[in-house]
Order: sequence, then structure tokens, then C-alpha cells
Amino acid sequence: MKNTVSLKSLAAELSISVSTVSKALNDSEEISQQTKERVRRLAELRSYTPNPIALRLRQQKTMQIGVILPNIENPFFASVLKGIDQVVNNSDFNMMTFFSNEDLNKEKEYLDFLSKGSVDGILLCMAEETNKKKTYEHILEVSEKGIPLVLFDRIPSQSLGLHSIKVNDVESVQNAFDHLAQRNCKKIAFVSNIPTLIVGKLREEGYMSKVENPLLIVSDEVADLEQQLIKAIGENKIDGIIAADIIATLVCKSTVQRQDHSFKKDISLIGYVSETHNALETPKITYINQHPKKIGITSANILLKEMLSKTKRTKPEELILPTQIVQGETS
Amino acid sequence: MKNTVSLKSLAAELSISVSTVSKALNDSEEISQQTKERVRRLAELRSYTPNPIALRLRQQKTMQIGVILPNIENPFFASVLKGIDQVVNNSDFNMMTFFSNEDLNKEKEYLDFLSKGSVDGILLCMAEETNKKKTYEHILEVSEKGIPLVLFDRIPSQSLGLHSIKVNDVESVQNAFDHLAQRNCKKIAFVSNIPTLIVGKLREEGYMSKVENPLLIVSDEVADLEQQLIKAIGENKIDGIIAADIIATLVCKSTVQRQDHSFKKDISLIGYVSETHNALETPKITYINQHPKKIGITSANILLKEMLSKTKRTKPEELILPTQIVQGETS
DNA sequence: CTGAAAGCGCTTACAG
DNA sequence: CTGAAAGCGCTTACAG
Repeated sequence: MKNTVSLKSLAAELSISVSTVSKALNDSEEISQQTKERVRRLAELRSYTPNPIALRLRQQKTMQIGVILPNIENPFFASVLKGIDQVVNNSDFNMMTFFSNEDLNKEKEYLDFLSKGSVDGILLCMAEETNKKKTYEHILEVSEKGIPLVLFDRIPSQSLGLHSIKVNDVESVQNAFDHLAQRNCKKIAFVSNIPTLIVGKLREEGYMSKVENPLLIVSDEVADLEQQLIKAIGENKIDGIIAADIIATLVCKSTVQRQDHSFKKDISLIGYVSETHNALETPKITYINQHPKKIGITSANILLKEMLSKTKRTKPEELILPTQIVQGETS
Repeated sequence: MKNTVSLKSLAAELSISVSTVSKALNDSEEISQQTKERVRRLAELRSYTPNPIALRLRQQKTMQIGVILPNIENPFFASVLKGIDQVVNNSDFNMMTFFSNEDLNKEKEYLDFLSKGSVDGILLCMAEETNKKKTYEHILEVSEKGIPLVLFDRIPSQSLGLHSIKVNDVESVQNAFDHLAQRNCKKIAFVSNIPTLIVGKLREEGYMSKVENPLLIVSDEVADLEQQLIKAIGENKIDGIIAADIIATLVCKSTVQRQDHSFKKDISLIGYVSETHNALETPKITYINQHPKKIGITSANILLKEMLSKTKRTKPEELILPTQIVQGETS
């Protein structure tokens, strides 16, 4: 409909064959300069552009990758996506995006769709439900079909033998603990909203490795988390908090403020936040920077490398990226 | 490579023709029950799935839409995208996403790419640069090619004759003004970080329509905005603030806090924030809810309708969605 | 009821 | 240097 200009129509107008037109436009050595000129001129005039779908069928490549994210409203994933976009849209590929909304079935559906020939490679961060149920068969299947696949952020502890990019969650929280300890915190609590998530468990593990008498405040219900916090703060049990994700961090911050405690003096807080957002906030929260954009960039690069590699299957890269503590005003 | 099972291979294995296989799988009335059964069974066994690219070439449809957003790290656009995703992934279409990063040339590049046959329709929120320079030719061109296109959020004042979805920015800010006035604010300032953006201008217009002695604090530099604010607050010139976007809102909030003024009592603030984020913050900011997800849903629905309509070109829908003030703790 | 042929828009090995 | 033919994987009008 939209683009009625084809090799065929150009060929007809020039009274030459389609193959000659094709070769001329591809600057083949087989074609005379003169013919090339004629063809190019008309192609320009008619503003010919090759039909990408035909090209894909011919070349048996879609030149697209599929990206499945758990939730785009989480700024962490938005930044990851920005990183992915940066590398993908500077390559010859484009990306289709899907959001599982933490739902295993949605994830399966999208993965199934993608693996049926819609894309040349897949970038996946598994849904919370997948993570919780530890059902990875649908993911492994895709990889076994020979479709390049890279996992990021939520990576099971036992290797799946797939390319995977994550941060050093355990160590990050250990560092966070040391950070607070150095600032004289004696009663450091770990507050988590994501007990079932792999990253949540690892962060908890980091905390547990550092403390004799753990003070865990855990719930996947925000309201519940708040209640527990209020109680613990009221009973003066806490002088330091490590929060396990963005939500937990904001809940902690809000609760400390509402209880009229002051940061640094009464309670120090370190957690996870969106970098751009935190920069504009008061107080700026001390946080663990996971460099989400970097995670996206790295994952996409590995996927591209895998897709372009000639060998059937490259050895899985299992990268662990470092994080970094950014000093704010809450510690 | 990945999927070597094709109609052809099934046909060979069954010693029947490709056309018969095709018809059988499409449950054509021309084919006998018995043959259908045989074909289906083998297709199942070999886990045949039709090649989507071939289908697209055949049907001259890509079954994809392109979405171009200015910036995914802005929570507003993340929510819009979530809304778009919701309708697109419940249709037979899928989406490719692109981020212009507010850059006109990137936008042109993506629009050009998309309009060359990669998608059946396009959802676009123009880049700030496009908006500032008022260069809309590249957008109109796409539409003139007959490619369904829907604009959202940043819509030029003079109609482009395209489908467009926006909110009632002028009225929103007038309502915000009334909101503050009802709370006894006498010296209401308008603080904007986005003077060149259409939405910024409209919001400013709403403010200007309400006030005799305008107090405008405008800059596209955050640091500069802060300075001006500190000065104005220090000189006691302000008891109410309308902030023009997320960034301005956070800057205002932070500055008021840092100057040790208290909300409601000294200064009331109304602005724009991310709903999910604000819910966890202290203080919760009174804000204008633009229902970004709704914007995405509406835009996507209009695009789908346009794509599925038989007529060449439907009459442009130019929707203006209502906003709503959500009472927080800053007013 | 089944199949050969044409075609979607392209590329490329092969002839001439 | 040019072109006819085959093919990527599918569908469908047309014969039989």
C-alpha cells in the first residue's frame, strides 16, 4: 500500500531486468557505471527504499531483538532499557519491547512468540513469579532452540549455562554495612520488600554475613513494612538501615522522617534509588549505584556479539558488575 | 537456522503438496477431515510454527507498530509506555520502541526508518528540539505517505491535522491556581524548567491567565532555578508554587525544605510527580495527575482503530483528556 | 478434494 | 555487462 515503488516497478520503467536493478543498487561490480547511474537516479527520483520484510525473508534474519522487562515503571528497568536502546539503535538491529508485569505466563507467552522467528535474539529479565517458582524450563528451551539469549539482573544462583549479567549483590550490601559501621552505627537493620526475589535474597545474605544479631524487617506489603519499622524505631532498636530496593528505601526514608528522627544523627540509611530522581531530592539518600544503564549496555553488547558470532554457540559469559556507594545525606 | 520446519518440509514428509498443507493448517473447507488430521498431527509433532516474516511479506503487513518516546527515564513516559503496551500486546500487534533523547535528528532517523515499511503505524511524542524548532515537516511527510500516525502529549497549538492526544494543560494549571488560592495563597509563583516545551508554555499560559502580577521563575538549568527560588523564598515573595513538571516540582520541594520553610504553613506546592513514587514519599506532594497510562492506552487505541479502518484516512481525532488534582501534604 | 502456478519483494548463482 | 531462474516461506485463485 504505502510504498508502491519496488525493484520491479523501477525495472519496468527503465526497461531492464529486476536483477540488474538490484545489482546496480547494491553497487555490484557486474554492472556498468552507466547503468548504475541510470538506476540510482530513478531510484532517487521515485524515492525507492527496499522492502525490509522481503530482505528479512531473503536473508533469514529479522534484524530485531526482543526485550522482556518485568516492569517499565520501575526506574531501574527504565534505565536498563535506555542502555539497551543505546547500543541496539547504534547497531543494525532494532528492538521490540515486552513487559511481563512480573507474570510468569505473560513471560512464557512473549518468549514463545519471540522464539518462533520474530527476532534474532532475546534480552530477558525474568518476572518475579518466575524467580519465585524457579521455573526456568521455558527459558532454557528458547536457548536450546539456538536462539541467542542473554539474562540480566535476576540471575539464579545455580548457573543456567546462559549468558548472564548481574551485579555483586552480596558484596554490595556488605560494603553498605561497612559504610554504616564506619559511621558508628551499632544497630543496623535490613529492610526488604522483595524477600522472594533472587536479588533480595542475595542482599539479605550480604547483610546476614555481617551481623551476629540480625534485625530483619521483611514484608512484601508496604503497609506492613511501615508498621514494623515504626515499631522498631519507636523502641530505639535501630541506628542504621540497609534497604533492599527502591520501594523499601523510600518507605524507610518516609518513616524515619515521619517519626521525627533525623538522618545521620539518629538513624543512617543506605538503599537503592533512581540516580536522576535522588539528585533532586531532599535529603539525598546514600545509595548503592547499580549502574543500570551499564547493565543494559553490557547485556546488549553480549547479545550482539553472540548473534554475530559464526560459531553455533559461544561459551556462556556470566558477568558480575561492580556497584558503588554514592554518599548522600542520610549517612 | 532456528526453525527448519516449514510447510515444505511437512509436505515432503507427508508426500502431499505444500498448498494442501497450508490449507489444512488453515482449516480450509477445501480439505478433507482425514488430511487435516494427518497434517495437524505431524505439524504438532514437529512443532511447526509459521514463519512470521513470510506471513508479513505475503500479507503486506508487518503487524508491528513503532513507538517513539523522547526519554524513557522520565517516569511520565514510562507510564505512557506501559499504557501503550497494555493495549498493543493485547492486540495482534507488537511494538518496536525508540527513544529520541529529545534530539530532532534521532527522531527524523527513526521516523524515516519506520516509515519505510517496518511498521504499520506509529505512535509519536515529539522531541523537545522538534518542539522548540517547530519543524514538523518530517512528521507530516510520514502521515502523507498514508502511514497511520498518532501524536501524544506534546501537541502543537495550531492543529497539524493529525490524530493527537493531550491533556488540558491550561485548565489544569488554572485549577491548580484555584486550589492554592482556596488555601489562602496570595503570592503564587510559577516555576518552570521547560519554558520551550509546548506543555510548558500552556501551563504558563494557564498561570498567567489567573494572576495580575505574575511571579515567574523560569530556567532550563536546575542550578539556576534553585538560585532564583532561594532568592524569592528568602525575600518572602512566595506563599504558593505551581511547578511545571517533575523536575521543577522536585527542585521546589527540595528548596523549600532546605530553606527550612514548612509546607502548607509557609508555602504550598502543587506540581507534577510520578504517582507511584509520590505515594511513598514524605511529604506527599499535591499534584496534577495527568493519567499517563490513560494517555498511552487512548493513543494506542486510536492508532489501532486507524490501522484497522478500511477507509483511506479517517478524520483526525484531537482528544483533550482531563487531569485531576490529587491532594497531598504540600498544600 | 488435491495440486501446480503465481506472487509478495528481494538476492544471487548461473548462463549467455 | 545483462538477464532468466530459483528460492526465502507463505497463501490463494485457478485447474483438474
